[in-house]
Amino acid sequence: MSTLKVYNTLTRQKEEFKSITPGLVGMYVCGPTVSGESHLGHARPYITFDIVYRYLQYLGYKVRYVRNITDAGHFEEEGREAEDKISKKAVLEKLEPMELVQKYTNLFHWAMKQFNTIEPSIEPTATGHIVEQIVMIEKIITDGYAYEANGSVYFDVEKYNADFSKKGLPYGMLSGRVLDDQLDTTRDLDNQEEKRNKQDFALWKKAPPEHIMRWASPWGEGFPGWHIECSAMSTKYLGDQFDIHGGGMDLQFPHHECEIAQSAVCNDKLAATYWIHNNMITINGRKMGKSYNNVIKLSELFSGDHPILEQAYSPMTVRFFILQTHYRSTLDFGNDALQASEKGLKRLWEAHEALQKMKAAEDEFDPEKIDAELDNKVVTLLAEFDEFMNDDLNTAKVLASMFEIVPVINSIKDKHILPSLLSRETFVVMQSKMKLFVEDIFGLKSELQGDYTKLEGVLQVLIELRKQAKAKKDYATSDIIRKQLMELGIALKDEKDGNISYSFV
RNA sequence: GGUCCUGUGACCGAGUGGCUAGGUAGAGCUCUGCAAAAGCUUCCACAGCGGUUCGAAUCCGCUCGGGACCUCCA
Repeated sequence: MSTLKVYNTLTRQKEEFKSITPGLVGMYVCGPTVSGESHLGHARPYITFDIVYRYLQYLGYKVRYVRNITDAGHFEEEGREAEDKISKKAVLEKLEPMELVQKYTNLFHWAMKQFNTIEPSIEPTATGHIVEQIVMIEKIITDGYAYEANGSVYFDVEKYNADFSKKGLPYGMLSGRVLDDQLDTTRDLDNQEEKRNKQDFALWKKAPPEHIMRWASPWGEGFPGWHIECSAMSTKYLGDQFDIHGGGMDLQFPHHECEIAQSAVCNDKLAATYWIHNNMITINGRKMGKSYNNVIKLSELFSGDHPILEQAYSPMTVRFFILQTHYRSTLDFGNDALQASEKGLKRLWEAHEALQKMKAAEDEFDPEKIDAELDNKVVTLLAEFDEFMNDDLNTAKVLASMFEIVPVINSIKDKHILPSLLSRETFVVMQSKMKLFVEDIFGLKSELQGDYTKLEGVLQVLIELRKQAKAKKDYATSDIIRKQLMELGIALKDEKDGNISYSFV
């Protein structure tokens, strides 16, 4: 069996995945900043790494998956009003900062549940780890790689780079940036005069009087810088060195680069072995993001309540949409594309459900009747599930293979072909493997909510009435039943054997 | 300006130098009381120009276009 290969941003190539401790994997993924509602772009990393999490478990690893909640309010360096993002919005909305944080955390959790993502093993908050962050900053100062200025603390990038380049941990190793190239590219930023060099970044920020979120520290009242929380929490829960660090590509620099530097000073190690980054979701070819003013919030997506949305799109449609593209490619949002996904998902899901309902009774199979070509084809397609996932988690290719199996399933269901064209073993493997990949690894699920037993009973009554009408060639009655149910979103289908099935549209 | 990515058919997209990606949409056929679904068949591609090669969507160069990061950002 082939082994998992993942693209490591650090080395710019696909590498065989080997965990530091056999059988165990530590994975840290940068979580949301809960100062606002999550949008479609945010869905991508969490769904991507949900797949990574599920797949690693399928491979037999015990995974500790840590995903933080950034609720401490990162300092906004850009712009005139140097105010904390969270405190700023809190004033606008007349809410307590923590009330706001709670609201958006709840919304985030709600959205993640809609997407059927598995909760991380640990979901630490930045505000819950102020002490750890302060300890880390103190260590960096003691070692001489940070300095205090006017109640704030900055990381000395130049000094770090000079010393740690020798250890193979230069600043810029992840993003491929060379420090010297950047000297004249940084714009004027707030409190620039406090820094020794423009590229230095804040570890601790002095809180201005209007800033509500503040904590006591050795340097006065303030709040942590933007990058230190991830270093502090990943170290605390995953150790000095862990296996996978994930996040969006836009976090590569400066966020992850700074994490590497901070952890290198404190732990004398490269924080993570594999750095995995998902690409962006775009809209009209442009990255979806606050700064571009082109976001579609998840709640809007699910309700269809947004000017550019032609309809609502269900969480599973969105999940499927994301899985149809390789995680390192950009994915362009559009109504056409989402509608295509919606239909594709329906086709896949219905075939999958039909397959699971089939019984592999012994007497349906006969070694004499096997169509070797078809059997081989199915066996190959099923083997490709693992092969493609092992090749840097190529969910798009796995889906393509699944869609090649769909006609086989439907043909058996509609009795175009006999199940006995496949060997019993192939049939059974097909059933279990489709279930495993569709549900357990890709995390797709039925979107029907609640208890449908009573409705199903009612439907059976109507179906029976329609059958009787059809038998009497009373097509007026049979058509009315079908038409009115259709208006309710229930499609009746006359099967070949005279039975009538239904599906929810 | 610096660093990097990218340009595939109506739309979204996969593609390791030679083999049908796949989904959706379109066309035809089969099944069917009609329909839906399904099955079968089918149309529409690799931005442009040059080069390497027996052979390039895939490698190299140039041109044009799009984008990301360099600043909070998934």
